[in-house]
Amino acid sequence: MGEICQKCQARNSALCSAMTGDEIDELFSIAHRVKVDSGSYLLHEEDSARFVYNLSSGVCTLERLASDGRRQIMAFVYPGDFIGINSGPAYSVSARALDPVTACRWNMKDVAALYKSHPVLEQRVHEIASRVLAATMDQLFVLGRKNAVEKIAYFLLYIDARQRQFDDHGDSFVLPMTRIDIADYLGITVETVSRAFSRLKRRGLIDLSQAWTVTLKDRKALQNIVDHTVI
Amino acid sequence: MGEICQKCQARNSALCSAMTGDEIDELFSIAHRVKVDSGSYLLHEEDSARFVYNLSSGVCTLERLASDGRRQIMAFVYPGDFIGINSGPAYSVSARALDPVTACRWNMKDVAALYKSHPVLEQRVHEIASRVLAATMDQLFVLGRKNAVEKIAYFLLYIDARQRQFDDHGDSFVLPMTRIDIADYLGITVETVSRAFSRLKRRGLIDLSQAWTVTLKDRKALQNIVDHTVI
DNA sequence: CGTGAGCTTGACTAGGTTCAAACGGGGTGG
DNA sequence: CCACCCCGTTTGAACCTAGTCAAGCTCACG
Repeated sequence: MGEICQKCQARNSALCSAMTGDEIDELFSIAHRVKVDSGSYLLHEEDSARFVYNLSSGVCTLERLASDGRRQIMAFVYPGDFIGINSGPAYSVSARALDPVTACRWNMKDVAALYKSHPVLEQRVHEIASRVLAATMDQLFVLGRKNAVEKIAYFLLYIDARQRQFDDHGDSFVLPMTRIDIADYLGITVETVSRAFSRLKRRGLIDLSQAWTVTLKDRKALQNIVDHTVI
Repeated sequence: MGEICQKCQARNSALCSAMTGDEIDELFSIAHRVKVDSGSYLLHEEDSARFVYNLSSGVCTLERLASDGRRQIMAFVYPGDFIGINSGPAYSVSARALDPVTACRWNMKDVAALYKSHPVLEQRVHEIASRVLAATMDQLFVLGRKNAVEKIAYFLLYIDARQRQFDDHGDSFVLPMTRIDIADYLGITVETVSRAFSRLKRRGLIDLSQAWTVTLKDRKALQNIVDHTVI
């Protein structure tokens, strides 16, 4: 197996883990490696959806921007996640890098061609798609029916779980996104995000040594806020 | 082709339209027909996801209910739409009938078995899944970043488009859902829904002869409300 | 050591929720 | 056949959460 894949943070992703060493090589041989600077776009929502990406390192947002400047972040994309598994001619969401990002890019056609020889591949891609759908529905519930503090509690536990896949930080982790990103993910404003953080801090559920370094001091209480309505 | 399929409202759905007459017969032969009364559940979120449904007639909601009673409707399901294309062991959303509903039910395993002989089928199922994802992301934007009137305008144009598939009502159509359902779909309260309807009525963009009969009097203005922010 | 971007906090405002009452139309029973 | 009731809807008034605007703070960087 090529060394690059061996060391890739996405090696254990839903897709790549489905493949043996030889198969990975085949997959890699038709991949283009791409790099994107922090703040730049991997792809734009209006681009024709010819490529699929698998993030190797860094973090992205999937977001949509309205003509009046209102923005909604649909998801935070971590290594191993896919971008561009889409219906329709265009992507419908843009992917913006929060970090310097590296990714594998495939021509959708080439991947579809591989489906025939490797049916697992197709299965996995669609398992991934339906997991994305489930996560999006979770978020829908949160946006529609939860208040600011509940939204932040949900967000913190979500990010904690995501980042735990890559490093087993104890209870502390570093947020790769700004307060504006968090606000645009949860459908609130920066100020409200900040106030909700402060309330959780005052109540002793979290700690913020720096603005972007979070310590979860009481996971159970946070989980209760998300589940029930103990405001 | 069996007469039932021939007359089915879902005959031209993304799935069934992919099949020739003989193939439809094969699909139908392994289907169970189910009927559900208005207000009853086709399936519950915690059920193990063994079955897939294709709605033949009637309208359903896909919804999630929190322990404290807060509810979020994820989608309105019309004839031809699928229910239960899911990852994970459970459905994760419940399906509730707004009308008397009839549907075709398949064992997920049986459908998966058909994939081998009919690869189109698998493709179609996943096209459908990714279209659902796109619609869910639209809704996410609306919930996160739009105000009450914009939400209602979006909702009306969405329902108008959906129902136009089945009958070419001119500018008038009948809502199959209550105000509460609309509220739980848009993440607002019944009263706010009602007030938003009234504002649109006063501004001459819609008419409500009965509470559930809507006439779109100015589609362009409604579309503007959804796109830009002409509040 | 100064600067600026991002974050926090405060004061005020506005849009949506809550609680309560009135309305309306369909269905039931006298 | 009419009166009544009930459920869903509409409207009103008070309240409250989150948004807006503005100032001050923090910390990384030049």
